[in-house]
Amino acid sequence: MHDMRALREQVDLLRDAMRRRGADDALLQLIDRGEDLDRDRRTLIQAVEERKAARNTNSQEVARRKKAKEPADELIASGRELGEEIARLEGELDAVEGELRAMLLVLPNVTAPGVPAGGEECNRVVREWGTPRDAAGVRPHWEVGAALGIIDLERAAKISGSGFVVYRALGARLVRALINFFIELHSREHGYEEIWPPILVNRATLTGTGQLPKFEDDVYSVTVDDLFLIPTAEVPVTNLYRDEIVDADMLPKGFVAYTPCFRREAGSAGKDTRGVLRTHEFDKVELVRYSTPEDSANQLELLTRHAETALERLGIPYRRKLLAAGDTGFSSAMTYDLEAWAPGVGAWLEVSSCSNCTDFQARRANIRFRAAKGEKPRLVHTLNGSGLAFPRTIACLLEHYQCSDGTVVVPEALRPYLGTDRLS
RNA sequence: GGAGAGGUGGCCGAGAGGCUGAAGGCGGCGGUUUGCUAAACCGUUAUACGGGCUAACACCUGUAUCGAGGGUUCGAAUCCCUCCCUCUCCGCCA
Repeated sequence: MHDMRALREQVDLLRDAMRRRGADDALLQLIDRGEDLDRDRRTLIQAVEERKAARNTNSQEVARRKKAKEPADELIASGRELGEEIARLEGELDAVEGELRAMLLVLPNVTAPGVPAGGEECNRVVREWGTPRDAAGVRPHWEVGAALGIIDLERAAKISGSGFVVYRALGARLVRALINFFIELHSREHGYEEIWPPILVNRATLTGTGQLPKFEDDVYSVTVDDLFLIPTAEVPVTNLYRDEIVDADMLPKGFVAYTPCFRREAGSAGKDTRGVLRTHEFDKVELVRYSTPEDSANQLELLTRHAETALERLGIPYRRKLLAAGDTGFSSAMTYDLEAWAPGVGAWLEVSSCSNCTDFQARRANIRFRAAKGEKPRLVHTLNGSGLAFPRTIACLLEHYQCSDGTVVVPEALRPYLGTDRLS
């Protein structure tokens, strides 16, 4: 969410930012409407407050006269009139503020300088690591997974439907190993505090990180209780300090959490349907950072390096992509995607998405810090990134480390957690 | 799920229609005293949104905020209703 003041002080900047994202006319018109609403809002506030001030002095005078046993009937009558007028004006103000807020809540974040304008085709590869394995003769992970008896998609479909996975035997143990490996890496080596959050969250929490109100169709909801299954641990973890003022000496602060993630994937039917590349439920270890505004650009580099380290330890070749404005997520000002090479699928798979959300989520969630005693609280900057998403990581492992006999070599780093050096 | 008790500033805690943004205490900050520390004493201590003045801050001013939302009233922390949360006991449950 943007500051209301942006509407009157930096409208052109806001419009330009929306254009860079490829926003449609409707969104730009919404901004025009916002300008009017902001003006109306301030006029109404003045009118309301003027009358409230009058009511307050009036009431005080009533109190004084009652004490002095003087008559106050005409003051009580004028107070009643003021009250009616206030109620009427407040009704108008509520309508204006409601519309303004609704408008601000659906406007995406402004992208950072250096983020290319345009859509997906303008994404830029900014870094590469490792040597992608030749695709020749490498079987896709769904075949290997089935052959090894570690991925069972048929039975998952029976239990839940398409887009679900059963991991079994060494596959199940692999998931457990990945949880431990990633969590240990980020907590012990990278200094993140380990968090085990709820995965069922309320409306305010999802609004804080930006999934609501705009993307309600994408999340699973438990309507009887108005709760939602999280699409990513970013949601509960970023909201840890919602409506709080954190200590400045706590910043920068990192949190790492493993959770399952749930996504309806409405609108992506038919995409990535094979294997485990796009499922309704998947596992992920997520990194979240709070930082000062001055430091957040550096913190994004740091966080991205932490995610990359996970891939490097696993020995999976990857590349880092700077996303163009049109491909950058709703809450993000700047995003790097990490794509790992899957020779069996013959594609680069997005295994991590690292974003600097600047003050966009912090304003929605009201997360602030006080730089020094006596200074005004300021909004923190929030960042998040996968470290890493499991299914695609597993796909890459099964394909990258595949041997001609159908077995899969376990990378060194995972062996202590898995207790074996080969999946067979 | 049932019965009860409660939610007040950074924290503890008073207040039970007007003089209460809110006593008192703790903590924090500034100062006096002091060789240093401690103690004592004095002062200060929120946030948001408007308006004025500013290059901007500061400052001045108004309004709001006592879990949330409604209602009663000239006037609500205080009375009424609904909801949320916490605690205790009972039931149920992994």
